[in-house]
Amino acid sequence: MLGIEEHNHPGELEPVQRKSTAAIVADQLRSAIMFGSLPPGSQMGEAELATRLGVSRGPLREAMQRLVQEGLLHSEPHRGLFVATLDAADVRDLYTARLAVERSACEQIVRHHRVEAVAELSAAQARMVSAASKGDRVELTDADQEFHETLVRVSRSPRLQRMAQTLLVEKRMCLTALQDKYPADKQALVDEHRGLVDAIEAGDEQLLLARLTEHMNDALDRLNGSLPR
Amino acid sequence: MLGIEEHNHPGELEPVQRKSTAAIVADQLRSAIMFGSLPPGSQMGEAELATRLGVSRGPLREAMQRLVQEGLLHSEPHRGLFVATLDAADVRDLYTARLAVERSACEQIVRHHRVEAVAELSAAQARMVSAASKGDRVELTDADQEFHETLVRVSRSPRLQRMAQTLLVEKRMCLTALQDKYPADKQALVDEHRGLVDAIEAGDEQLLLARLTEHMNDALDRLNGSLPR
DNA sequence: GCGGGTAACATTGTCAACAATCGACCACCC
DNA sequence: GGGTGGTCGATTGTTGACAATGTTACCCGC
Repeated sequence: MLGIEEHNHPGELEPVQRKSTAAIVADQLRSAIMFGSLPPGSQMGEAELATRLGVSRGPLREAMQRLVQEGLLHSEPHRGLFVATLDAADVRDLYTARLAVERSACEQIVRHHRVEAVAELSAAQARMVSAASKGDRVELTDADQEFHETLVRVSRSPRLQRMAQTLLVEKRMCLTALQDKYPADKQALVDEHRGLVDAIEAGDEQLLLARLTEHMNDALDRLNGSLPR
Repeated sequence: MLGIEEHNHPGELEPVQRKSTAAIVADQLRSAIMFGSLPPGSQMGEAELATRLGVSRGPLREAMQRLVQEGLLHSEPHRGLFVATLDAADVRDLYTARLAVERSACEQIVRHHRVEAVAELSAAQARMVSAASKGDRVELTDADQEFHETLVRVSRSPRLQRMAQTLLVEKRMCLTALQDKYPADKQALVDEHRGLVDAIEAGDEQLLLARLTEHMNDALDRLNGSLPR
């Protein structure tokens, strides 16, 4: 769900994936921030959080340092840690950064992983169609997120993947905060993703990059329409 | 030096930048990794490191979690933390990621911050010229790094900046590991950077992106020439 | 009302001890 | 003899309590 787990064939036995508690706690906090359980700007009392998560302060602090590094929390020494707040400038920045990463991922895909990408992305896109037809907004957002996670994953670039994960969490956080006002022309959203898959399948790099840029601009406009300024 | 500090005009008084000890320790470790004091693959005994840095294990562990998140360390639970090792695939990946980030930074610069960028980048480029004429390889590498830090900084994108910082540390780590074998056609290196500044000054986005891509490819070739495979 | 001082509060940093896990080494049994 | 299983030492992971430090809010004199 969070993009780190691999897609394993069942039955294959691989080295069991063991995470440190700090990593688990970090994942939990990321989810909580993503889905708004920890609203932007809110302070994280570490004593309270520690008891609520059932761990002691040590691992919790380690986890929070990770999120600080990711930019999801910001620390004011001797005052506390706060969930990052996104203003309009941040949202713009977020989308230029996303464009930078996903554009590069697209190039890698078209050049080296086309067939695999089409297969996996089509599946994700199908989920979007199904969610849109059901009118389930949350599932549509999930599928959207999964689509972009997949896009970066099949580029087979660990660094792009790492960078994208943070950006997608921020994007989701943003969407969660605005989910009421988010108008969401569902059909347009689905179509845009379909267009991306088609361009990959056609192997047309220029078209793909143009559509991706367009997609990001549209998404940014949709968000900005909901923002105060 | 490490890219987070702002370039403040002297006399401007801003909120003092106070760092938590974890942040300081993280910076120290980053430098140590960058310059090879902690060679790739080496294990970090936390007891020893803690005493050597004069802090207790708590903040040290927090700092190391940050570096894990950055990908500079990788953790094997109950076994220890190890400095990441870069193979040929990693170096390739590193440069595609750098290209993604710096390309985007260049676009922002040409569109919004041209004059400022030319001023700051020219200064950095001048340092490269001076270092090259002196034949000082370390200073040349420093100036090179500063150039690219500046490039991303003047793009005024916090996220691009954050992503670039990690990538530049890895690049520097890579250069340090190979510094003996690195042939380094100094003149070509200097010329390429000059070409970037010129393209920015001319406002020619196409030319700039082409030159940046070329620059990355050249750098990658220089590195790959030194690598076993 | 305003500035300075003070005291309570919260958070951070530190420490020492305990539990869990791993790698190595060695005795043991088939 | 080769493999099995167990013990030992070392290191990591975790915990709770304590000290240090900065911040906030309040009170007082002017």
